[in-house]
Amino acid sequence: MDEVETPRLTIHEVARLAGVSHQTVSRYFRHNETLKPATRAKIDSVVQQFNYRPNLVARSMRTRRTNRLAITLPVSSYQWPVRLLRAASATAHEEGFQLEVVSVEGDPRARAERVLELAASGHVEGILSLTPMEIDPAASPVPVVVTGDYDDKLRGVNELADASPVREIVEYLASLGHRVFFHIAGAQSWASARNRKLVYEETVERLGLTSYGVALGDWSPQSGYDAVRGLPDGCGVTAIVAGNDHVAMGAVRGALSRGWRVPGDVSVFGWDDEELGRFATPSLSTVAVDREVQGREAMARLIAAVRGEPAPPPPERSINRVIVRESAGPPPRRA
Amino acid sequence: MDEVETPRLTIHEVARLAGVSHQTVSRYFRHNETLKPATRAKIDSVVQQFNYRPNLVARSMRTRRTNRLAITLPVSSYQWPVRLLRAASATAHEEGFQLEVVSVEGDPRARAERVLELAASGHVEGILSLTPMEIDPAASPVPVVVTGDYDDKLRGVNELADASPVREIVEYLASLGHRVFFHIAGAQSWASARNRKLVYEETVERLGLTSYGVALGDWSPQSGYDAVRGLPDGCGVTAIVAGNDHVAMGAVRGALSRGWRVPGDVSVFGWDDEELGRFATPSLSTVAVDREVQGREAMARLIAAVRGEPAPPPPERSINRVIVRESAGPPPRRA
DNA sequence: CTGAAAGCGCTTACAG
DNA sequence: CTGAAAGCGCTTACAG
Repeated sequence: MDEVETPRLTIHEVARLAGVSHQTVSRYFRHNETLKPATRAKIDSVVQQFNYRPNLVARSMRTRRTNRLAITLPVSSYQWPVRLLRAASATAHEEGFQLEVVSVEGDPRARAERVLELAASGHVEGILSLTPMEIDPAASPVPVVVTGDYDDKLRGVNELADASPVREIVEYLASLGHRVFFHIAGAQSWASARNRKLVYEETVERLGLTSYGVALGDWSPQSGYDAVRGLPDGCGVTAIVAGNDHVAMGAVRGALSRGWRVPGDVSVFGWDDEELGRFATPSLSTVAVDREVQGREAMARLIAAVRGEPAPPPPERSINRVIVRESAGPPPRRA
Repeated sequence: MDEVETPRLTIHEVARLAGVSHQTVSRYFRHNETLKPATRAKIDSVVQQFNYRPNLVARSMRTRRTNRLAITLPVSSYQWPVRLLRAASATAHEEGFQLEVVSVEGDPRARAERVLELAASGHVEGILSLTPMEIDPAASPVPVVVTGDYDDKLRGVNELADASPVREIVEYLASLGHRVFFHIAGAQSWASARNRKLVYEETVERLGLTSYGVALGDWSPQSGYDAVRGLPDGCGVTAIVAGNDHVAMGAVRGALSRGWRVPGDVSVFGWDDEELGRFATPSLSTVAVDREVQGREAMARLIAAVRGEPAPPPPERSINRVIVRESAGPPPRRA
């Protein structure tokens, strides 16, 4: 490879080459409009020729500002929340921040340590953590907002709100005549998975329905497939609530592989409104989560905290919407 | 919120509190083993109490090293290459680097400008760009490796290698008896999409087959669905080569919606071996790309460049593997 | 409109 | 084994 790297000029060298002082070059890069056109032109020429760009690390060393935020994710996450990231990223940019995505690994303790290190590093002015983790915000020199999985402030008020579509799903299926249910849960390290399981169990109980049980999966299609393949013949299950669309897809496949029609013999619900699920056959019934709103809202909260402003009000309406598609229908005449 | 942020101590203050010099604290954090246990204990206590962690920006200001690499992606990318990111991230960590993911937006010029700014920022020691973009590596003060979409060094030698499975797919379908083909391409701003289209056209021509044409899509299921819905009745197409699994999923759905059986009437191939495609019905025939190898290899190249070492040899065997599943079969007796 | 001085929080030789 | 001095590349008052 032609690894010809440009020698990195300093602001002093640029100033010397342009015949001005280094402060003037500094002003040039901070878009200070008070430069004389002639001065600007001289600097322009040197900058073009040497491809000079200011060292942002040095700048932030001095200004104590970086204009950078970080969003942390578990690298092991089954799937990265692309839509949320995109919305968060857009919001950050609109507010004048660069956003970097940092994956954090290990157990909750190690993850918290890594986040604290990042917080103290001076690289970023705030952190939005999508990682399930216990962190003492007071231990961090910059604001840390934890979202996605659980939120320390919404806890109690809204903790189960995220899972409330499960209630809606079970009620809907019951209204179609389903009586025996089955839940294939996501990884239990996620509060969202635990909450869905909890609400599932509560609702089944409250409505006097039967639950054939809960399979503890890992968010993967394989876990859905295996769970359904593992059901005994004649178990009577006609309604399956899967942790997400991946699990649901596997569950549908598992059912079909046993000769069960979907939704003729068994109905399946997923979660996330994955695009592929919409085009699958049968198309997946699911829960659409407005990741756009979720990402924007979380990032807006972080930015408010960074600026020392009060937190913006949370979105007034639920970001979840149950969508019924082909994979759900009435149970067979006699189970 | 209890936005109680720890006041950020400096190394001097920690030193004073611990009753040592700041250099000693510096050594403590650089794991210098020559500290007396008693000294270490004193520092330990202060660090614990105040949650002090060194300012990495100041450190790298001085050392001119950050131990950080960046990977840049187009935020508009239809889907983030999660598996590749994960492999690249793992490789970086193993080699002692932190990895940050930065999304870059805008047209190719703006993207190149953004990457150059990042390269000059002092924040990172090297950049792996997954963004299609024209950049002069010589204009960057740190190594920039462009991969995924095209690679400046492999161009000519391997540029079309990535698309060679298309040849294999067309040949396979032809061997089953297919004669009339259709290609639904991905977004043409991607070299991979252009290459697949090119190889498709070449192979169809070379084998004396018929192409009903190429639909230019955007990598989305909807584009696959629309393309198939747009085919006239009696067009005779029995074999569809889709740009990726998303497109293929939409194409299958479009075909089924017209009453065409898959694969009875029409066979469909995708690309990427998406997990959901494996569990779809019919399961998708596809191309498995070893993103693990791709991500590790690209990151290893970047790290070698950062260290001024020679580039590691590329993987000796193809990272692509054609997988035949239910969505592909012989054409109907008479088209 | 532009220049000389101080300092952001560290690490690196160099002494002791 | 530990301390005083210099400096990484910028920006921020403060003069002129």
